[in-house]
Amino acid sequence: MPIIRQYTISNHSKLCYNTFQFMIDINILREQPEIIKQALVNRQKDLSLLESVQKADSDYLQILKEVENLRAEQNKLTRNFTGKPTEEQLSAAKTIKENLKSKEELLSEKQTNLNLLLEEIPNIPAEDVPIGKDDTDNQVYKTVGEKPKFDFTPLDHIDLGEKLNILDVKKAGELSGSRFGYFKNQGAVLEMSVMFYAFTKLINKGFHGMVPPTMVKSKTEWACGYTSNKNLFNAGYSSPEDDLIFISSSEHSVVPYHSNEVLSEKDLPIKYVNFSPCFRREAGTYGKDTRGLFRVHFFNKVEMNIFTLPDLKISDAMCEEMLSIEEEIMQELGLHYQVMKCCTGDLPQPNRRMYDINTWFPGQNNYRETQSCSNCSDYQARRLNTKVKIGNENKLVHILNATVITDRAVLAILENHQQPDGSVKIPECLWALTGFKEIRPTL
RNA sequence: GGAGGGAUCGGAUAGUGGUUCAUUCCACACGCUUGGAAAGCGUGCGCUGUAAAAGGCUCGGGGGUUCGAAUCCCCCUCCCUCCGCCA
Repeated sequence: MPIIRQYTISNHSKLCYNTFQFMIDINILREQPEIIKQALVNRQKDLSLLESVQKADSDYLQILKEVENLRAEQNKLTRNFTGKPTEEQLSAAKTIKENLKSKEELLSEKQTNLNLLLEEIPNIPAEDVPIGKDDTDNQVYKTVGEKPKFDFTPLDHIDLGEKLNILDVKKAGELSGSRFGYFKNQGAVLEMSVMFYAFTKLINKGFHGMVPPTMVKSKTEWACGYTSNKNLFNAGYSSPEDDLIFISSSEHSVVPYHSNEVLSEKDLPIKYVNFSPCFRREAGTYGKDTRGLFRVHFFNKVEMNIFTLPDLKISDAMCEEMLSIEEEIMQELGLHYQVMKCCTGDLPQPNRRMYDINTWFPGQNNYRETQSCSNCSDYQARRLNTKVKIGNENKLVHILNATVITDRAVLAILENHQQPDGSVKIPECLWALTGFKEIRPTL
């Protein structure tokens, strides 16, 4: 019988906060709280959070001061003992010890309280990020290509996939439940080809290849900054008795790869391209995209993660560079898309900025998200403790993540490149990998 | 799953209860020197804190014993070597 380990808040505060690393720079909170205030307002968050954090911080600092003074007294006393202390010295030392014990308990309480509030504070959005309440306020940054014209009614990927015998959602529903699917026959070959095409493209651009673990410890997941302590095992799929959480993106096991490291300035930027399955509970999306393989609990993804010097100009420029790689791929696949500049209300907790690529899906008669591209600046690096030595100083690096390709792009290829005779043309860049140039209905 | 051995500030190391509030070397930064560099010399070089100090924390993580812990005790994690199982 497995022993279910208890991961209480205090347990995590000990695991995760021992180096006193937060998500935002605590000095911003102490010296320029108006910056945090504006970030919370722009992100549609409750302002009472700021007041609670400030109160918790001043409580904490007060006790910290008392504890440090007692420790200083204790150190002063015991460092003077060269041999056996006298009775008087002993009793003085014992008094300090007792005082210290009760104060330290209080301090640990205050620290946990502060940390639980601090981890709720999101990254500060870049100045040019549009202010808005949710994804409906995202702005079109650019539009590339044109909607393909059909002189017939285009099918969506499910109908196409069934006719071509390359997708099966029904059987997946029976065996695994809703939000699962099979790629099969030429569909399976196409899926793997798309992944490998994207993966090798980035390898050729100098990225380091990674096939990372698909499960991480709860502590690792916490450090990525998407989920607070109390939610760790419920936000995604997990196996609490093993203290493991399934990754929702390779970012969750690749970005922590350099945790607790001090990198060399000359090694930056470090660029990774990862291939991994992604697992998502999709809790709270009941009723959305229930048809087909668009929103599933499991899919494959090629992702890029980049570590740069801690300079917003450098990391923001890298963000644009990642976006251009994503666009290059979509153009080679012959897909029409819009790049969206995501607004403050749509920005995930660790993000300073984010672009989404929304690709045209003729079967849905709509643009749908296929990629995103984010700069998390030093937000994740602070918890992960990933630094770079600049001169004789250790500074937190900047960390970025961006989708290269996912299974959704395969669906986009099917819907966009369908022909009047029911076949699908394969983009030329994939031919060498697929071994076929089109998919025809089997008789 | 079982048996042993390990983990010390970027790397390598010294350190078995109080001259260790962690040693030395390498790398790195700054300064001196130089026509310029190398070498040499000096200073700094884990985290926090401060205007600068002071102070506090730190020897894989957590807890305990003690006036005092890198050092002793307990629990955990990871790595290495073997045995077992296994795609």
